[in-house]
Amino acid sequence: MNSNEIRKSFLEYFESKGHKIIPSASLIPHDSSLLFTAAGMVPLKDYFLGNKTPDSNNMVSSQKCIRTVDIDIIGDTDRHLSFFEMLGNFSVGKYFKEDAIKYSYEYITEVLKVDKDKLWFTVYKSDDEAYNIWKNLIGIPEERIQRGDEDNFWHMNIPGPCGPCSEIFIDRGSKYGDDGGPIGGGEDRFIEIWNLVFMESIQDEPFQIVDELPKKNIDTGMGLERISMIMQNKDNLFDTDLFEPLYKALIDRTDKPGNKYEKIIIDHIKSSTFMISDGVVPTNEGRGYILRRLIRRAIRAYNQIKQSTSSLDYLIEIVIQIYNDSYPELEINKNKIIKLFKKEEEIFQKTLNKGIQEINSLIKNNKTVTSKDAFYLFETFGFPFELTKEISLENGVDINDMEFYKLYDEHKVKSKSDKNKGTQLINFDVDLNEFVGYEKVSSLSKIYHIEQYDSKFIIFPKENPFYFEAGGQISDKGIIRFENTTIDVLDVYQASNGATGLVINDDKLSLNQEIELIVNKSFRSGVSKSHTGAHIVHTALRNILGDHVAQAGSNVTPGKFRFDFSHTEKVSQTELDEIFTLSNTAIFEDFEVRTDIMNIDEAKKQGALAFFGDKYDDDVRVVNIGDFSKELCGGTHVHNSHDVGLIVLLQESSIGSNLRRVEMLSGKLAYEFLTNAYKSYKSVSDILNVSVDDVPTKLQSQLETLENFELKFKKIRDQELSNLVKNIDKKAEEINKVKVYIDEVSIDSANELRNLALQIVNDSKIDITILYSSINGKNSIVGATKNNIKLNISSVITEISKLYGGGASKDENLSIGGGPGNYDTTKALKLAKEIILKET
RNA sequence: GGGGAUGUAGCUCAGCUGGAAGAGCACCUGCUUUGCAAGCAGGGGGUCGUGGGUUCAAGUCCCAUCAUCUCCA
Repeated sequence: MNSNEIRKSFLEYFESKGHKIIPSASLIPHDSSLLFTAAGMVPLKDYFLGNKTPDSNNMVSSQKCIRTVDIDIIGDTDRHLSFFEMLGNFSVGKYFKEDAIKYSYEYITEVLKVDKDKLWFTVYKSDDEAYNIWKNLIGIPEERIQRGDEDNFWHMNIPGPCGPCSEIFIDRGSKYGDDGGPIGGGEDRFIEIWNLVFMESIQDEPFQIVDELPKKNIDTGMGLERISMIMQNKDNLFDTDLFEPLYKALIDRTDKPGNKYEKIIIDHIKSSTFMISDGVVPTNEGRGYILRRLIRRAIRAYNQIKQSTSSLDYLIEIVIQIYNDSYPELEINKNKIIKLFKKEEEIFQKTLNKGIQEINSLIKNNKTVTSKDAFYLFETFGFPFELTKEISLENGVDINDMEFYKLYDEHKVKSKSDKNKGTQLINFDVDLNEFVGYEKVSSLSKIYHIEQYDSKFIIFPKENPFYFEAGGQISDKGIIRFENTTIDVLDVYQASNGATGLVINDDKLSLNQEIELIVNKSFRSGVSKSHTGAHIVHTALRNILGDHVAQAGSNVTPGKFRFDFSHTEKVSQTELDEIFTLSNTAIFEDFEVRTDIMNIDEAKKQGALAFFGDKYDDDVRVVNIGDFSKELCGGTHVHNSHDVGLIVLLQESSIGSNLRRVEMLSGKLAYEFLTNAYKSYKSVSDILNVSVDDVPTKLQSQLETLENFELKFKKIRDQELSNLVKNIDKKAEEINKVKVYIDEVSIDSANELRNLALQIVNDSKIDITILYSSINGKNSIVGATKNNIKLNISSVITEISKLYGGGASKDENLSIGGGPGNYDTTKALKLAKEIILKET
């Protein structure tokens, strides 16, 4: 059976058992605590936790997954992959252990037709129920059912649902290892193919069961790659039809096959292809950084087995072919994938070149490379440690791995951010209140909860109109009014369950008191203008630059907002012009801004943009700006695009590789900015005495005129100086048979003074000259000699400069010096003459 | 969010303890020569990322800022 057939048969088998087939979700989960979708149940987590209700309680899927924890050992084993597909059947509170076990056994033995005698099973040590189902209901001989410990108990590392699990293994025979079953036998011999999780309990910490779940769930997972390996009778995952075409194409082009490297390459290229297709862009942080590491690790591995630095993009095409049936989005995104991948190859090549240069200079200068150097190369230039080690060894230097990893760990500790310092996450036990800020900016409400916090208080009103900072939009400002008193709201706080409280510095408020909550209207309207503006700019960016533009963050304040997004290069001036013309055109179109509440799947179907990484509920708020923009958003907005007023771009900049930032103004601030800019411009036109439109040409011609004058002036000055030089011979005096000219002159700059001295010794018969000039009230002294004069002029000038408390340059034929102090010039020059008399 | 590094001619880069801005390649002109990165001679090309500061003097030291690379969270 090929893998496509297996996938299809799995989905169809469970569909026939009343399961709804759900499509594979994106690799980018909605759950912000996870980097990637790493199991079939990740997209269904909220159903299992009881937060959401699924359309159908029984579901089946083939879910694409990325697992990055053991990225470094991929290639060393036959079992680890960074990308895989998880076949799984799920039940939210419908069927439990018995059916789950029956289905799995029936599917394996009757659909896949695996030999019954090769199957082994494990259950959790105390799970007699599962044990008995296998033994009595299915009829598995006792010797092939084993009881396991922690490996047979599924949980997350946080409080929540948990439960025992039962695993199904296949015995591949004695050539793969020792007998004895999955627990105790050879790891490569007994291959785990399916894990059935029976979610039945609640834990408060790992393995500490505190309660039973109200509804019991089934969550199972069978790796498509593994079952394909079994069904296709292959030794390892990389020989299955999911890898084989890649392997073949790669081998055709390599110089020295090395097995490990080929596994790394085909695995990483595959995961990179899927990641980019789902919207990840190689960057320096988060998901993008994982992607970057995968791509770079693949390139490194490729370099190990191929001399040239040709591109690996041909493998991407093969990945797309292999998965075209199940994942048609790959073909649609093909150009984007190849473009981003090749760009990353290019950047990495530069990184490698730079690193090789650095390491060569280290070897040349220090004759050695220390672990500290290796870490420096890694941390500063991104140069791979193994490569440093390799090159050093070629030069007879070994590097201490332990020391390197010690430095690495120190660096990790140092980099631990303290971003939670500002907003301490103390949680209060408080009931949820209602946010009414979308409809109104003030409300009359009772206080139902008060908390003391530091020296301040947090009050929780039943109806709260204050927006809490989220989605880049900052918290509202405003006041609370009661009994003729008003107090300021200092900050807005949100408890973990979403209850919103207001921070105040006043102890006069009490429980159940009725207060008037008033949001600062102009603050709120300023923020709303910016937020709607941000949506408009987001759409404009995507329209002009392309669909790869994805929001990476934003900051929305009254009149001022910024928007971070993924993009591979600097946005050109022309593109910026187009983006902001489009944005402002959208404003002037008078688009109605409408918010709809709808199911998240429906929103996605309508093509609403979502900011991945944010948490979304089942029902989401979709903000529409006419037909121009449709985006998931919890923020506050204006009612019509024209309310934004105007959007002005302040600047576009980089905030890391493949990440750009635009900063903008909206509404009143945009108006003020342009007005001020125009004022300045108008004043320039007044000064130039031309109309505003003529300023550039006039200014250009003025500058040209100025340049001409400067040239002319310089010519005249040069003429003057050379005239001076021509007549200077007469003024020179002869000391010990050399012609010397010492004088105080009036010169504007040190540069000119130096040139004059040079002209004197080059163009006249004078052998030695020393010139003093006060430049902007500061003492400058220059000395110059003809090349054949033995006198070291530098020592003379140094001596003289010392009188002024300064020093001079070291060149023997030309020295410039000076000093800050006061000294009689005549005396100083006289001394210079005396030194020359002595030295020549 | 935190750390490290880089920015000098069209390109790749050197420039030490502050003291006359350099090399190779590319370009232009002339000669020589027509066998593979041709040679020789000459020449043009620089806001030393930007803005401040320290200094008699800053590519060099200090501060800020922009851009780019990179490691970690």
